Amino acid sequence: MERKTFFADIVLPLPIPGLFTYRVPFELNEEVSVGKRVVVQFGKKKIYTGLIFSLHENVPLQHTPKYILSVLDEYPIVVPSQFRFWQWMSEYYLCKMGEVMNAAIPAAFKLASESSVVLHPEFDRNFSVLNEKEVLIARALENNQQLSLTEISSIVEQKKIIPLIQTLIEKKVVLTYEELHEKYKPKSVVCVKMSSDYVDEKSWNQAEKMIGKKASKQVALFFAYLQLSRFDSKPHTHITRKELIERAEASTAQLQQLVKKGIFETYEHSVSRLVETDATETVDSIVLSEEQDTALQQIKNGFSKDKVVLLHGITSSGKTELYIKLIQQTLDEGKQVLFLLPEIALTAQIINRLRKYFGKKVGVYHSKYNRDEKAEIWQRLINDQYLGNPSGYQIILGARSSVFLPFKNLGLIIADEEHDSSYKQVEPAPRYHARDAAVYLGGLHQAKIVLGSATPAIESYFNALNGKYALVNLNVRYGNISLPEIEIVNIKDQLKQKKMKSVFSETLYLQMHETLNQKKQIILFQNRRGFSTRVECEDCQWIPQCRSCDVSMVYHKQINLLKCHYCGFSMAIPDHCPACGSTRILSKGLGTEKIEEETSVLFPESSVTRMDLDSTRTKNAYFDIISDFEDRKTDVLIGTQMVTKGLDFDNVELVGIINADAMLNYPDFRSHERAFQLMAQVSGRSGRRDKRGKVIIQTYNSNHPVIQAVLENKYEALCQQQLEHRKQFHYPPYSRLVQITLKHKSPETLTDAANQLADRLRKLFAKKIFGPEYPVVSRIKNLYLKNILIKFDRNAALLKNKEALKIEITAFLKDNPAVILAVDVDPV
DNA sequence: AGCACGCCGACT
DNA sequence: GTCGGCGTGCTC
Repeated sequence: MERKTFFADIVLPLPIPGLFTYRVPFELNEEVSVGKRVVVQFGKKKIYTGLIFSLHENVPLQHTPKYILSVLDEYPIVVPSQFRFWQWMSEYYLCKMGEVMNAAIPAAFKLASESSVVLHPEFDRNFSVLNEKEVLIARALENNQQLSLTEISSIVEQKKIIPLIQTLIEKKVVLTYEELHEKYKPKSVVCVKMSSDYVDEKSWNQAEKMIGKKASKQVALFFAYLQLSRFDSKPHTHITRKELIERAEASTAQLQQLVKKGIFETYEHSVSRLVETDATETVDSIVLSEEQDTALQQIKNGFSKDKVVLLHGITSSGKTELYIKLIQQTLDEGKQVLFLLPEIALTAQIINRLRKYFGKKVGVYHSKYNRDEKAEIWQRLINDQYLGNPSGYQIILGARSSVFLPFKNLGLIIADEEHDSSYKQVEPAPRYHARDAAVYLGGLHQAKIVLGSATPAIESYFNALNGKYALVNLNVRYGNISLPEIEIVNIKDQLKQKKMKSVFSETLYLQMHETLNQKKQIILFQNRRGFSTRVECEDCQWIPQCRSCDVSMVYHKQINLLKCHYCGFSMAIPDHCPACGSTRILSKGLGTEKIEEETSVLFPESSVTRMDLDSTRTKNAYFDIISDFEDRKTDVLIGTQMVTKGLDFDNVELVGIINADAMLNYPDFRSHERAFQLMAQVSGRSGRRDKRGKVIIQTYNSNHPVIQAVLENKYEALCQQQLEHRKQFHYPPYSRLVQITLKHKSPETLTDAANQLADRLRKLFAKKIFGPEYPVVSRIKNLYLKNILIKFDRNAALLKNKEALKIEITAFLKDNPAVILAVDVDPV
């Protein structure tokens, strides 16, 4: 037989450009195929898990390639459509394939490697030829089978140990080897079964005799086993040790006795980490309102024209029912569904709602799931591709990273809350927008795409206006719940009339009182965490700054510290001003903590909870806060934008926006759009079936056009106004932005480098280049930052421009390797 | 990203 | 004189 020599182009999970060519050893010729993981050595020390991107017979001329060490998979774990998606992403978002791979593959699929050292089998224990440090290592290895390089480094108390190890290898004292751990292991539980001798009923008497009458717990275990395995209404195929012991109220030791007597045997059984529930209702039982039905027809109409559908449905208009109908239809065609949501909106509420109709067909994929759970979902979808369809995840409900899953026959993608900026990954690369990536992914699979929102992103709405997307409006609240009544309160007037009760206007205060009296719930929204935004010296206006970032420290009362929201550094409040010695140091501005405190003081009877980044650090905190509020254990929920996202509570009657102005004054072209979205979304939380809700907005600028748009619920008007502004200043959707951020610890080096890059880019793109400029926060973690913004024309040849940009950046980095550079395409 | 190599300053 | 600091360049 002819022995062909193959080469494989491998993607490595590293932020370096390009693929790397390895040689396939003959003995692996049968095993290699595109999409399988391989183990390769890269550089002198490191071993990585790579992915076969392509196989060919072209002999590399530049280097002699290294060999692939082993193939890890029986079946590819990445399928060709995914590679095409990755390639698009790396081109569009100007990042490396390895970075895409890192974002895409669950961490559990990557192997960890660390070099270890063991005693050489031929070592003669002649310590006299060794120096002090060498003796230390050899002695340590006599006690431990193996030591990692880091462990050795700590034993000899020095960092540079490679030469040391090398002489030890030469003296035949030690050997090194690469230890690889497979990180993902199927979860297994210990199960119990009857030994083969006792499976037959006739032998049970014999077993009872063996146990003896005195060992009553052992008898109990025996009968509990029979019950679980045969006589229960739903007999178990596998009986876990845990449930058997629980049923018999016995101990592990007592069970061990039975194993010893040869009656029971234990074995390992691998189980799924994922929760499974059955559907309890059918989709047919959902009756759509007339408006919903019309919208559904319009959506299908849009699909028939091969258009992405933008579903603009106000809060509580019943978008989810439409989604469920569309999902069912897709399943009927034998295709898969991807349902995207922003991470924070992926609550039990929506998960349960889908599971109610689709049961086990729903797979959930987001960051709260741990490494192994993610790997399991991926593995199951892969199994579907190669082993028919035994697992049956047909609907994936997930956050942005679920666009990377190995779909087969994807028929529908829904991106709900499509305006939400957390669809955009900021750090690290790939800085992708999951909504936009989903649109590309949909095209790849010829899947239908629905983008849904009560407040669509301006970019999406623009696409709908110019006919690129099909627009479907759903502007009646489901079950005829009326829209909340919105009232604007001017804080300036209230202050003049001395009507402010701490942070609350009289109007809000009275309304809160009434709402609480009626046993209804309140949501208060303030987009600032912490207690006060800053502390300030009354006499000299000194404000404490972070030592490593260019921002003011924020006072957190609960921990009684000043905290930096950029690097996390915290410090005590000085008792006197370091600038002038004054002791009059006061807090200014207000955050969620302060509002929480004031509410408790003014409404001592009520129970108050705060929900922000600080109060939801622990794993279940977010879930607990939500479920307590749902169960009406809390009366007032105070929070940052977290409270605006995708939650439905049916007892909330009042929503208070404590200070609308902070949102409006961000120096960002999207600040008005975002302020509107936040206010409209949080307002939508108010009012349910029985009563019209109320929203009170406190502001210093009651005539601000955004506030007026919220008041009159005029999304279209706001959009027009924003589009006008964007056109004038050449912002998206009239241009496409690429932002380049440069970082360096020295501001001088940074400025030089930034100017140099900007000059280079101006030669290419002339007037499309803006900056370099310091961003609002010009230093983070002791690195200075500067931004260069590129505004490409909307219709320009984008890929060609990006290619030119990439070449320029690469050249720049060659000359300025110390500068850290990040490229952000379509920054949000 | 990691890591080796190379060149400088501060110690045994 | 060596150790360890960091700038520089390469990895199939």
